[in-house]
Amino acid sequence: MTDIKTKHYIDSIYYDIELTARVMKVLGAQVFSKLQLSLTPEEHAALDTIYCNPDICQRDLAKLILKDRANTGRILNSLEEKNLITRCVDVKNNRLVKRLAITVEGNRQLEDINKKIKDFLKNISCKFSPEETDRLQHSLREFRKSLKEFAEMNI
Amino acid sequence: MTDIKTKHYIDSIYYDIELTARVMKVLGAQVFSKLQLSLTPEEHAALDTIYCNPDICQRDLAKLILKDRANTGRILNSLEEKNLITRCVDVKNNRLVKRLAITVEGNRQLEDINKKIKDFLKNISCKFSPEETDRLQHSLREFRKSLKEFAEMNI
DNA sequence: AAAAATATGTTGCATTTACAACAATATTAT
DNA sequence: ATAATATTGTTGTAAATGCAACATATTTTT
Repeated sequence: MTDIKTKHYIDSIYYDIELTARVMKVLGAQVFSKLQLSLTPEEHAALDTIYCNPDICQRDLAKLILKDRANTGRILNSLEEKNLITRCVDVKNNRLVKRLAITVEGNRQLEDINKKIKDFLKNISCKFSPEETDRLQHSLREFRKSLKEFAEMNI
Repeated sequence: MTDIKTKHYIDSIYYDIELTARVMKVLGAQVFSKLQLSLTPEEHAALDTIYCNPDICQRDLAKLILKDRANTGRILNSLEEKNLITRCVDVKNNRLVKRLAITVEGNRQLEDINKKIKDFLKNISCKFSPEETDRLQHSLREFRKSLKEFAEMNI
């Protein structure tokens, strides 16, 4: 059997990133399930991002939460049905957009959820220090920057 | 509007890892599409992992390629239909398992694909040096290790 | 010895997600 | 001015994925 002188899938950085993303996703789902939160992780990500970017339009939100427009629209349908956000038709660059705003109830629930998550994580001793986490985050951003050159990401 | 003194979704390491995974996945799909390879990225990951772990059983493969058993079984159906692998019923710890083996044709196609990928990546100047990549990989593994303590991953 | 739990793989179903096409509108090019 | 292109959001459809249940067989418990 001839040897293939290439890094194999399992040994690649691709694999480590996917695996880490997977672990974090499972972990996040476990936290949301254990705390019996009223939102899915996706809904929370959308709501939290709207909170940080008031009056953002749907397409820009889609780019931020890493979903396509269709998917984002459906997540927003759910948040709207729960009366946590409102969609307000407006004009941006002379184009019709739907600007997103959090309702009073949405704000209340978001603060409640974020507090619960914060408290929960506080009680977990993570061997990874905040400084190490910062370094890893920075490294990931640099890595992405080096990739973006030859990848056309169009969301 | 009261301020929530928590890292928000967009600022979290969770987000950076998800985003990086997303970018890599899109990039991988683009490479596979541009090179017109005969396998999907998932099929390639499975085949390459079987190559590295001869006679692995389905469940162990599932853990390695980060899919559940059902999904893994379906990917293997496809590889088997293309005559790239064989499934051989065997006994491991007194239990029936299906051991996976690559066919001659599977070996040929895998080498061909891996060579094409290697050549393609060689011609891309990545600002991230191999040393930096190694450091990032190591860091990700440490990070995962620190998470694994309070996450029950059961695949 | 019988019952309960475990391991492995498959099937069915529901959910998530993406992609393509469309609608409506505005901008740009010819 | 008309046509082509671009922007934003929605709908429809297909694919990927996971989860629960099942089948089969084995080990462990009682």
